[in-house]
Amino acid sequence: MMLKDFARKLGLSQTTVSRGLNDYPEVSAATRQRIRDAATEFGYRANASARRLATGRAGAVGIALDLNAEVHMSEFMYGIGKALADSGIDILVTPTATALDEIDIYRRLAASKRVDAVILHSPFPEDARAKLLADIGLPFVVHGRTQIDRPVAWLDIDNEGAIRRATEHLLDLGHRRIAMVNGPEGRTFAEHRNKGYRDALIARGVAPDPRLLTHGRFTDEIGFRFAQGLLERKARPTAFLAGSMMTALGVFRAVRSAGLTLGRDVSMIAHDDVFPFLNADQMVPSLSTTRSSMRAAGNRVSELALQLLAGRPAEEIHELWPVELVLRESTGPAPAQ
Amino acid sequence: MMLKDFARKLGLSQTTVSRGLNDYPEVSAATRQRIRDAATEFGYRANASARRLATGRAGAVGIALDLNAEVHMSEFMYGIGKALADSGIDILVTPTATALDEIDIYRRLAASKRVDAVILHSPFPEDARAKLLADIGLPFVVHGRTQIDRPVAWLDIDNEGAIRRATEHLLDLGHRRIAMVNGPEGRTFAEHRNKGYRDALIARGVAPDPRLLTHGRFTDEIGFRFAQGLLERKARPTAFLAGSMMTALGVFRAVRSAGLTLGRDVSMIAHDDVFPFLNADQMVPSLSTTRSSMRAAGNRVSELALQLLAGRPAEEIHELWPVELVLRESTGPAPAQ
DNA sequence: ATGGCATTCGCAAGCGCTTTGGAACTCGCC
DNA sequence: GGCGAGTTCCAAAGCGCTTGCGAATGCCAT
Repeated sequence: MMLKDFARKLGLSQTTVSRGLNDYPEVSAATRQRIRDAATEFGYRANASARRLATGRAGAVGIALDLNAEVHMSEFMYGIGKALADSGIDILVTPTATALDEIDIYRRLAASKRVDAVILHSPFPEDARAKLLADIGLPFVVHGRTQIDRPVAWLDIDNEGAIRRATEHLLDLGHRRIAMVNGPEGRTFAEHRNKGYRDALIARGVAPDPRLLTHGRFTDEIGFRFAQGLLERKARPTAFLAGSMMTALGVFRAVRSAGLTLGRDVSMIAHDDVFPFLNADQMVPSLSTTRSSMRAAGNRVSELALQLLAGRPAEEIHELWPVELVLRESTGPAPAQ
Repeated sequence: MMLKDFARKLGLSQTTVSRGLNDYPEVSAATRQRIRDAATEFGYRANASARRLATGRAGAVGIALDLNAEVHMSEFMYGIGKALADSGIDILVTPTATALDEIDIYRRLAASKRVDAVILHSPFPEDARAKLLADIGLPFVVHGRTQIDRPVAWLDIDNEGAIRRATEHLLDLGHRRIAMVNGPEGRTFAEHRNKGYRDALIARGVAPDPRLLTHGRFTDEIGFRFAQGLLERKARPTAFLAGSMMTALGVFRAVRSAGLTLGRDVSMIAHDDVFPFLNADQMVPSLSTTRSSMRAAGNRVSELALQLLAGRPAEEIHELWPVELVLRESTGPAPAQ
């Protein structure tokens, strides 16, 4: 059913019906309600393409599903969905393997006016994608932080502070050889974590040992390999920082297969994005974590995107979320040498 | 830039340019190429909304991101993306918490002509969502199987056969008390797995014990709880079937915390959807699995959706994929009583 | 009754593209 | 030289909605 038929059925003009549906003030409350009810009854909904063409708004935001971050993405996307769905905004997902692909994707999305805004995640400190988006004038919100020469709307968690605190805590427990399995090299959040880690060590007079630090995707395997290699050494680390639950799983496995006990011989603090399918609290021993909900972040990012579209200036849109440090059984005093 | 400007710049009419871009035969190859090149050079792309309105095609397929299956969804979606992106079809994702929500979502998508087709996953044997889609005439491809009174396009993996073979293998190894952590109750794939499990047991004269079977979401915790409960019993199971890598992790953990060794005291075969972040082959002991790539399935499903949209009848579109049984170290002969 | 002011409504012109019908123009060829 | 095939163009009609502007209506004060 189209607007014409629907309006006729109501005995109103297309104009009034359209206005009623779109909350124009010049439609009386009674008429608006009548239109609303009829729309529900007959299941009328404006044709999205026609509406988009007429308004010039795409009514959608885009997001690239990055292969390198995909474990996290379903949680993030789930978060995004809520706020946007309520506003009738669609989510356009495009899978991508590299940040380079993304540039092309955004170009296309912009040229064909498919989206009003995009959400950028896992940025680099100087992000070519962000630069492009600013250049072509496609509004965007970054989940993470990046530095370009124009104002950027972003929401990030305090990765640096989180890891600093986690490192400090391990130092307080007497650990001195603290290894870290960080995320993919070059991404801002990984750099921030490096900084938090280094700063905490240096502040206590512990020289950062490059052999105790690695970067990589958030997979079980990377955590395992790295930890296994280190645990074989005579001067093995007594504590690990894991960038994700996945790498934590790998480290955990390596600790066990070295015949060591987590929480006693080796401590670990992992970053927990709060997945429903893997619960740090339920592990044995339960895992100490720096915790921040990916879903909550997604949800908020989409709200910020909405604000950006509503005209709020990007320079006003900055949120830095604190990260909880949750101590559980996987952390304990450093074993006596 | 709009078609008008772009055509003028080329010294061609809008008609010819539009036809060139859309592969109409009456445009010479030379002109077509010239148009193509210029489009790339100037970054011209037809306004998606205008095009959709004019053609009546939405150029998008929808998919509901089900909270209950989300771990798997990012892999699946990544698979979907490839084929669709190449065809310039958008992917519209809507998060949802329940199958009921989905009904509403599809209604909306259909009424506003936002998508040409949808992809339905994790169906029930009699799926109200499928029925609705058939009723309102929105084409859809099911990942999984469902029975409604009209032809349905689907792609599924042979869950029943996979679990039957896995169960048979465990029986061959002498196991008699074989427990299974199945997926959410009621979903077709879970029912199929139940059937494969039961049939294999019964064929060997082993009476299925309902206490050895449970259903639930694919989380570590569910696997752990269930296995832990069973392993405390005197007549504990000697083997487990896990419906996913997540539940397998939980079972694994329970086995360990009961002081038992996987592959010796207790065997396990898990279903592996092939996540990049969790590798059955790399675990210690390595995990025997029934394996089928979620990503590959997603990729194929999107191809089938394209075929469906191209007019191929739904009754022709059925694919049942075999599932590999990969034996590794987590399976061994049943321990002597 | 009249005029004035809100409040409600409708007309019609777009939005940028696709697609049809018909005409024009260029070839090569009998 | 004229004919058919192959290209290109023009003009225009949608696609189904939004929205600027003007018209109608209702109500009250005069």
